[in-house]
Amino acid sequence: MPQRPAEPILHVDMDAFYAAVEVRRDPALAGRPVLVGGAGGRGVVASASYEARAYGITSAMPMARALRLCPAAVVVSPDFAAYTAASAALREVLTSYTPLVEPLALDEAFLDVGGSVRLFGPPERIGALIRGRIRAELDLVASVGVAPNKFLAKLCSSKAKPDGLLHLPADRVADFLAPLPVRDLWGVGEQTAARLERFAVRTVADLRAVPAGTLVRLVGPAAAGALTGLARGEDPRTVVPWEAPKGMSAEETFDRDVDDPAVLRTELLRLAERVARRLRATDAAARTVTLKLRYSSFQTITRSRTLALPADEATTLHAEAAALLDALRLERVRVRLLGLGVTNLVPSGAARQLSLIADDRWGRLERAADLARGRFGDGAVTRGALLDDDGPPRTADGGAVPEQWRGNTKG
DNA sequence: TCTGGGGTCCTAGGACCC
DNA sequence: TCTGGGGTCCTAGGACCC
Repeated sequence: MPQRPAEPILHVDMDAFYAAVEVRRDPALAGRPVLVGGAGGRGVVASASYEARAYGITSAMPMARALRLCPAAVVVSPDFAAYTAASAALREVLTSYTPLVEPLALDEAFLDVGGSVRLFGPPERIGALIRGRIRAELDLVASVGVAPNKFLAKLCSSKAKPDGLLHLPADRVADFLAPLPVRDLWGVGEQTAARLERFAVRTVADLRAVPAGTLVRLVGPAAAGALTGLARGEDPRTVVPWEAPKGMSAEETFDRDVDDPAVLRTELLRLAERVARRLRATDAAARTVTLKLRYSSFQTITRSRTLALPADEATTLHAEAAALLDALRLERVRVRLLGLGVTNLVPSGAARQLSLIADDRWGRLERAADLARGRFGDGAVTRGALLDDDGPPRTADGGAVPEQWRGNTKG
């Protein structure tokens, strides 16, 4: 048995993933600046091809600004079904080398290949094999980091981009990290970097010299502990293939701010439907419901309530969120974003067995609607209150009665 | 340059219990 | 009558990640 390699962790990260999937679909886009994102007035860039990045465009940049930087860019609306399919194909490739694959997002994953070297060779060779297969079988490009732990592997893949592989041997970790900006450390974002900058802490070497007590005062105990380890290249996190989600949410930024409480209430029902369907699809139920609002000022608030019994029906989620909304007593306040989230998730099978979920008619009704949508498509069942056309109560009163459910003709 | 949507984790205060 | 400390849960907000 070969011993476990010193650098068993791989981070595989697709290059410009959404944009690359769009180029693959439409080869006429090849070589052009491509932006994937919301084309509406309030959209941001979700993914930019490297041709677009040459103009200074980065992801999360407002689309309007990106187009000022590069007016010739092609803007494509996101197609998450296509990205999810490509992600599944990626997963197939990765799991053929080890079952220890931990997806971080649709386009990136950690692998622990410590047990795979006898079959496939050393980790850097596995990284090269993976890159080759992604190019050959998916017609996409990935960069790979190979390192002793997750943090370093991810750092290496980012330094290898685009279309590269970087292997960091354990004995070169300290020298590799020392000159890097603190912003390269996992968990150091804009705010933390600015705070450290005020103490002239700019590089990892600078950070190593900060006394422990000072660091705790600057960033809090948890972050201080993590940063101290990361600055030395230490990261105790293991590769975990699957973990149950801890929360779910749906939110919407309106094209124009909304100040009509009735409209907000109706939108809340739409969001509750989305969240409840996902809960049931994953056999989960939630105890805590969180309402989120962002005002025109961009100030963002949340209000939450924890239920005695877990719920997985839109009717319950909506009732709770609407009560939280009512309690805000908004009077002609302009709302930019509305969101509904759930946390405190429990497996609904176990909960139902313990009668922790009331098996009421709403739950039965919504699960029946799930079945109908499964057989006849998403449009098969829609709430009366959410119909745009003839539907009666486009009112907001989600206290809908069962008769308000109606099949439409699309099924 | 007016800033998406989906997540995770941490902090801090108060309630409550032992 | 006044005073403890620890643990857990809830709520609100914020930083950070892709």
